[in-house]
Amino acid sequence: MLKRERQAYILHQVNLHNKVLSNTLSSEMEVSEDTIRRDLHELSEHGKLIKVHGGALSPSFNKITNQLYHVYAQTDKRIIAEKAVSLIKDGMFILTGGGTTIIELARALPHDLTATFISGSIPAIVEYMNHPSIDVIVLGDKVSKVSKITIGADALTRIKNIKADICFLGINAIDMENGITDNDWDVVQLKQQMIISSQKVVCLTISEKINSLQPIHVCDLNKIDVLITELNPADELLKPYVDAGVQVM
Amino acid sequence: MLKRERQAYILHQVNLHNKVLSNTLSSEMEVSEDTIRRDLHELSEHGKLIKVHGGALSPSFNKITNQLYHVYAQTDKRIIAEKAVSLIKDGMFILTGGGTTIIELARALPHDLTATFISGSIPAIVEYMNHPSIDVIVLGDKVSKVSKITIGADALTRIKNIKADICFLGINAIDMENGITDNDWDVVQLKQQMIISSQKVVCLTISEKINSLQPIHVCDLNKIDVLITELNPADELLKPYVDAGVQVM
DNA sequence: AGGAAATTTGCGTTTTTGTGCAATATTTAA
DNA sequence: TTAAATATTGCACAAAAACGCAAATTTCCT
Repeated sequence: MLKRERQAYILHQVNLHNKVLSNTLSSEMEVSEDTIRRDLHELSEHGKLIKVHGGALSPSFNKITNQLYHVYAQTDKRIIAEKAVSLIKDGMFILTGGGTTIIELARALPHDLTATFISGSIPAIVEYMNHPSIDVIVLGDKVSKVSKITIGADALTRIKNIKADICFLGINAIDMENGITDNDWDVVQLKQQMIISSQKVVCLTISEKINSLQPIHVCDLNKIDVLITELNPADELLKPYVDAGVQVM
Repeated sequence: MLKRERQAYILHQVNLHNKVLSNTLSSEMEVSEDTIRRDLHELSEHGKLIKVHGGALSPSFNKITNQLYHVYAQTDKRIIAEKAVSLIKDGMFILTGGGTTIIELARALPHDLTATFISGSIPAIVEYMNHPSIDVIVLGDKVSKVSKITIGADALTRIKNIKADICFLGINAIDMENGITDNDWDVVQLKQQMIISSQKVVCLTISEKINSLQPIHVCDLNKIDVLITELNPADELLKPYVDAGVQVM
C-alpha cells in the first residue's frame, strides 16, 4: 500500500469518525505503528488532523469544544432571551432563578420596560439593578457560593408569599419522561416553590440540554407553560414536547 | 477513550450544566477519579474551567461585572480598610452597610478568614461572594437604585432579629454636635437598626467627611465605638472625637 | 535498463506520557 | 469534635513517542 493511499485512507477515517487510533490503523493496513505515526505527524503539520497521544482527532473537533462553543452558546442564549422578553409586559411581577441564560435575559430587557423582578440570584440582581426603570426585589438568605443564589428556608418562605405573573427558569435538563431535573438540591427547592408561586412558568434552555437527565427531579412537564430554546418551534427535536401540550417558542 | 476526547467531553458538560462532579465523570467515562482530577487540573490551568472540591465549575459563571465600581479616593480607603480588617476575628458575625469604603474592606479581607457577613449592599455581597471561606447572608428587600442596597421594612425586621458581633458602617458625615448624619432616609433607617443590632459599632470614613453635616440624623457620637479614617489617630482633626470617648484608629 | 540518490519503512533503544494504586493530608459535613 | 469524602503525593507500570540506524523501496537520471 502506497503512502498516499494510506494517508488518504487515514483522512477518510478521521472525517468519518472524528477520531482514529494508531494501533487500529496499523493493524488495518498492516504497517508498523511507526509508519502510522509518521503519517499522522505529516498530516497534522498540514492541519488535516490533530495528532494526540494514541491517535488523532478531526480538526473540527477541537474548534467546537474550545473557543467556539462558548460564543456559540452565548448567541444561542441571546436568541432565547429575546424570545423570553416578548412575554414580558409592563407592570408584571416576575420571578427569576439564576444561571447564565437568565443573565442574558436580564441584559436583553428593553430600556423602557417597567416591571418588578424578584430573584435570589446575585449576578441576575446586578444586571437588573443596572436597568433604568425596573424594580428589583432581592430574596434574602445565605448565598450559595456554587450557584451564586440565595438558598434556605427564608428565601423559600419569602417566595411562598408571592404570586407572580410569570416565572423564568433556566433549566439544566429536561426530558419527556422525567420532566425537569437538576443537580443541586437547594436550588431545586427554590425552583419548585417558584413554579408554585407563579401563574405562568417559562423554561429557558439551549437545545443541547433537551432530552438530558440530572439526578434531582424538579417538576413534571405538565407544570411548564412555555418552553423556549434557540431552535425553531417546529424543530423535530421539540415535537414530543409540543405534542405533550407544552407551548414551545 | 483518548485523553483529549475525555477533556472535550468534560468541557462540554461544564458548559452545559455549569458544574461537574468528579465521581460522576469518573463513572461515566470509566476511568479513575485520579485521571479526572488530573484532567480538571489541566483544564483549569488553561482557564477552561474552575476546579473546586469534588468537581469543577464553568468559568463564565464566576465572572461578574464588577469593573464598574471605580472607587473614589481609593488609596485612602485602602488604608481605612486595612485598619478595619484588624478588628475582625475568625467566627465573627459581621453586619455591614454599603458604600465604596465597605467595598474596599471586602476586598482587603484575608483569604483564610472564616466569618459570616450580613449585608444588603449588592456590590458588597458580590465581593463577599468571591471570597473563598466566608459565609454571606443577604438581607432581602427592594433594591434602591441609588445606593445599591436593599431597603424597606423587610430588611429592617431582618436586622432586628440579629445580634452581630460587630458592624461596619461607611458614613457620609460626622461632626461633634450632631454625630453621624446622612442624606438618604431609607438608608438611615437601616443604619440605625444595624447600630442597635451590633455589640460594637465601627464607622469608616475618609477625613474629608469629618466635621461635615447632612440633613438626616443617624445617631449620636456616644453610639460609636470605633472611628477609622486614613489619618494617624493622633491627628489634630481627630482630637475632639478622642476626647469625646470614641476610639479612633 | 541500470544504478545512484533520495525516500520510505521497520526495528531496537531510550524518553515521555498516561494511568492506576496506595499512603497521607486536607476539606467538608454531620 | 469526629467521620466521610476528596486531594495530594510519590511510585510503578504500560503504552506510546522519539530517535538513530539499517534495510527496503521508489525516483530519477543517463
